[in-house]
Amino acid sequence: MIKLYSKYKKHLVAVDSIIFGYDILEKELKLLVVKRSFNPAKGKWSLAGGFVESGESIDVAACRVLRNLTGLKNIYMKQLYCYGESARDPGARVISVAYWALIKIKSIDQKAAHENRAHWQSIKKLPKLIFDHTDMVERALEELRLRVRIKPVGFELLPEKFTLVQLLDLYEAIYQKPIDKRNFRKKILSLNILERLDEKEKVTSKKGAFYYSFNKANYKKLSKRDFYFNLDAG
Amino acid sequence: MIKLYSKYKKHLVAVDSIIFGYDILEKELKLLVVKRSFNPAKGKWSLAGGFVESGESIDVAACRVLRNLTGLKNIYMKQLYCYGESARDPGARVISVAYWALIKIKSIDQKAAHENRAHWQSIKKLPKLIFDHTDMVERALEELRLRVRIKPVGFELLPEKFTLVQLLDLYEAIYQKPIDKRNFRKKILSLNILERLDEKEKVTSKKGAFYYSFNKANYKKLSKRDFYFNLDAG
DNA sequence: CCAAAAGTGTTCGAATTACACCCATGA
DNA sequence: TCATGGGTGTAATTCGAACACTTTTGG
Repeated sequence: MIKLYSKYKKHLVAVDSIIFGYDILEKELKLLVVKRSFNPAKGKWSLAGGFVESGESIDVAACRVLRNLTGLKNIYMKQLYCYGESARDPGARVISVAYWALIKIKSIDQKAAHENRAHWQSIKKLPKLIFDHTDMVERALEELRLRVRIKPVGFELLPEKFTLVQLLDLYEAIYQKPIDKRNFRKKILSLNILERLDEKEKVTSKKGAFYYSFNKANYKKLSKRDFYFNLDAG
Repeated sequence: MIKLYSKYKKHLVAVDSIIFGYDILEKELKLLVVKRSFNPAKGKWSLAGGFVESGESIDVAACRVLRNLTGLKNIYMKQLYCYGESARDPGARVISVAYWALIKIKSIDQKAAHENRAHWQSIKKLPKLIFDHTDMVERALEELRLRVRIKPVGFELLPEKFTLVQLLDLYEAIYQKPIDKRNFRKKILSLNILERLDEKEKVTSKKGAFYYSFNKANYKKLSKRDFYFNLDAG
């Protein structure tokens, strides 16, 4: 058994994660990037990454890397793409599987993040990233924009309770363009997946805006029928 | 330089390809599968696959595997997903990057295919495939259905000249459901990416049906403007 | 009382759906 | 002449896009 496939070459396999967060005050989509602590490209900005260990599934590796950096588990995380150009990493031939994740900025473990030299950067002014990491971010952004339109994943970036204005701002930050307020509210409310709470957010306005929460149970029930989430926002 | 990353474990990396073809007479979408000639699972049905060699990019590896099996190059081929469960292959820990390809059945090199024990199977009655290959096919089918709706890739499965009836039949075979003939013709013709030839296909009917060809140049020109291919067929 | 943000409906045009008959021709 | 498959148009409905004023309340 151990001789099977023995004539074939093995490769280093890494995972790299595009970790999105949303700053609710600045109304900006952010990316978690780290300063590399080792060569090659030591001191340069890169995505959160790590190597896949023996006997470790790639999904688990990606979760491990995310957890080490942020202290978080059970996070919305999907595989994005496998990058396998032979010279993509100047240090060695490394095949990298990219993942993208959506997290709530406030929930991360500040200490772990700081120790790993992780920083949030606005996607509007990203620094240059090493290797093909900028390509990865672009692909992840496309995927996010596609995904957020057809699946209720935007909520992963917001607190448990949020106002419709905050949700709208999030979509505008993701698409980088203005969205009609009335049409947006009409659409999202008609889906019957939001629950209005008896509580208002009163910091940003005197009138106050109702908090809502995502009704995951109802979404699951609805999506078993012929219901489809579709937020054509602009 | 050669010592970088030296403490990390390496892995076997394979590529597996979901190769779709379309049988214009049977009006069926087909999958190219091969009988394994080596252990484990020798003699079982599997996807076309192979290992990534040193210094070979994964895209190149996938093309190589496809070329060896079918004699074809410059084929529509996209990465699908990277499968990295640690025990997915009982022979050894192998990480597999799946690709999906669209080819014209008639264009393949019969001799090469035969030597590699490759066979076309209707997607309506696929045999059991090894490992996680059935998952790969299902994912590829979803991707194909999504893709064929928003990009003009269906033509990759048809001969250079085809009738609108054949194109409709193809879409029905992909979606496995009937599509309204008039609406389909109206929609596809309104896109202005088909060119009607002065020639008819007269085998399947006495009246004959006009041949069309995909006008790739015009499609490229149009897609640079605000034009989007969208064939909401069903 | 007023500034500032939240909340609310309607109209118009475009796109999608449903649907049934005539045409051309070779046998 | 007739059986077979190719080709055509219109009406009804739905969906998305555009658009401006009223409400609430803390300072």
